[in-house]
Amino acid sequence: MMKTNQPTINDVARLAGVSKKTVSRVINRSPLLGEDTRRRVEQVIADIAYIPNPQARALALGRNFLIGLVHDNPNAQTVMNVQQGLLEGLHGSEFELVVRPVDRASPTMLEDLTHFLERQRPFGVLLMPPISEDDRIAALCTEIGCRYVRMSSAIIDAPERMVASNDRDAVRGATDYLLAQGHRRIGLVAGPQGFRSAQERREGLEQALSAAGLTLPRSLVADGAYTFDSGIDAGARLLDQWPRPTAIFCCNDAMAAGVLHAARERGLDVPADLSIIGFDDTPIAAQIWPPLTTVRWPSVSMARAAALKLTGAASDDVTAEPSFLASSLVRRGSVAPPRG
Amino acid sequence: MMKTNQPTINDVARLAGVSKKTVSRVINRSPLLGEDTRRRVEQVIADIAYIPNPQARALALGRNFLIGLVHDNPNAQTVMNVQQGLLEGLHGSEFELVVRPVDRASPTMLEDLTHFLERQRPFGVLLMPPISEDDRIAALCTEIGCRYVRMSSAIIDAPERMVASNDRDAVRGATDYLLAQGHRRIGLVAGPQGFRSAQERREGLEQALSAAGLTLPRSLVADGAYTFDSGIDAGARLLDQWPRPTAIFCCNDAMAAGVLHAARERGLDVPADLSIIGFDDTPIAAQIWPPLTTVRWPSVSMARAAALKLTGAASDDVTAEPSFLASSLVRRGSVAPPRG
DNA sequence: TTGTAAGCGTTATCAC
DNA sequence: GTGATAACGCTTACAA
Repeated sequence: MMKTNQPTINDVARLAGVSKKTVSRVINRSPLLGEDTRRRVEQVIADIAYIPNPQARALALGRNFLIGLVHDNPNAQTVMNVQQGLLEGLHGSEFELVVRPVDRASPTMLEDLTHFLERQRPFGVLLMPPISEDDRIAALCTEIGCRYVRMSSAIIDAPERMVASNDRDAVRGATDYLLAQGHRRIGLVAGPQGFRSAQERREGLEQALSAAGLTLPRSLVADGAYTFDSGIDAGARLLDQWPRPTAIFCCNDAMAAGVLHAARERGLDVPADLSIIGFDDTPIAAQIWPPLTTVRWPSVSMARAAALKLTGAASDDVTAEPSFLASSLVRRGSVAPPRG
Repeated sequence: MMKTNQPTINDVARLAGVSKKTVSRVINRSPLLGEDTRRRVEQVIADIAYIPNPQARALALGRNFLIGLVHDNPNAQTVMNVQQGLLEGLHGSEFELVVRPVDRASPTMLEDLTHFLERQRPFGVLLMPPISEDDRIAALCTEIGCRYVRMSSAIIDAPERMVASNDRDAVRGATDYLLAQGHRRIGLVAGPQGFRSAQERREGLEQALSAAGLTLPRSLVADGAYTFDSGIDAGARLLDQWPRPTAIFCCNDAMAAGVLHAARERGLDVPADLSIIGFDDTPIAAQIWPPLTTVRWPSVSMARAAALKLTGAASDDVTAEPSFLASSLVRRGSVAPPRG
């Protein structure tokens, strides 16, 4: 903010021939106000293009209008989606979005975050997975007195502090789709230990298999790290055995792209020799060959819901709900019935 | 910011037995201060964990500590890189990053931006391409009195308001690489009209060809829109002619992925039948098959440099420079000598 | 329905 | 060197 000669509330008051407080009432839409007074003040505001100073408001109110996005997410598109959803939910309000990436691996992560929360004292923060699953961070927010909402693949906090997706159900549906195509040897590229999303997605697969009278043998599970490279490795492990799986569910798209890569290296045709399903519906899913069937994570709508909860713009009954949003299957070219 | 009982400057002053102003001097590292007074005050600050209130500071100083990132960039990874670079440049300072995506296509875009700048009055903003190339936006910032730095593929403003990359040189280098492999029929998937990056990259190609005594016939140029789909279309146009180009330079990776897709649809082997080079080095470049040779855009370091310029943290001679940062060729698997 | 006075937590001015 | 005192622009008592 450069030093400017912006009109202040005093200018408005003087020109309208009223007191500051009356102007303040107009700004804050106080109901007890004479209709003609209001109109006169509004006219002056429009005339001189008066804009209330957010800093002064923040000081007087003892709170600011900053919503923080705290994330440690390796997937750029997901972060952007969440930003977009947050901004949609914040649109028309006086809140601003400040972003704060943190490094989950850093020993000073909690310290850094504390520093941010204490200095800036944002009105509220949205915690993105995977760090949203770290209870220490939620505890830190509570201790500092900063409201928060956690985004996760399962309900891990009080409803008013949660927006959740139904990853387990979505993966169950995706697995049913594979089963309906005739697949029986279905492999899993799992997500990293400690990620709730990884756990939920795995359980979705296991539940669907179990409901079909099948099991998931250890040999058909390969651990991954949510990265492309780990997908290549996991794909190698699953595909270098006999009999091979005819289909593989991957806990995210990056790993699915890696499995696809591994399949191609082995001369396997996707989907004829191997069907693949990913999770996230990142841009890469539509841009690799064949285009990847995947589960779309409702990142934008989750973030939008979170914004409303954080700012209190949602009605109380909405706020009190956990905001369960549906992940859904996006069918593209990487799935076909198994050969023979 | 919840209503809290944070210690204030008054608490520090009282406990240290000095005036507020003295405490203020300690906080702001005023040089004219007794050594023992300073130490005593600092001790109290540490004891009661006092943190100055940014809102009050902002009000008193008549400026805030917000740096805005204004973008309309379709590429998530690039935006994240820029955010990262900005935050690196801002690290240790008292500045916060607020993000403001805008919709270039919206008729209210300028209005929306005006609203943001006037209400929030950020200390400075970084303008990302492509909207950084819109002179109306730069003019708007000037008019409102908000400092800005533009990121672009060429120098389009005063040095202190620019960080630029050398796209033209980089593409010239990439083209030389293709020429050295023996390619002579080199096609171009151009970027959209009006994008400076598209223009610079095209000129890089043309300059390199020209230096080799070659020209770029109209038939080997296909216009694209920086999207995957437009890359498929452009690839179709270039590949459905005879003789076909043996190599194609694409003005970004998304379009290169589209061309790769189009090549595969026609049964062409990349790189044996067709070499492809992209631009940006987005994650997809490394995750498609074959991995894409591409030019890396120095987004992180450009943004870092921009942060220093915006906050005045850079020394004056650095600030006065245009901050020309180098794009560089990343060699992967999508380029080989032409057949025969 | 409107106005007055007193803050909110910090910095700038100008004495001492 | 240090400290009263008055801003900064707004809101919340509390009156009127």
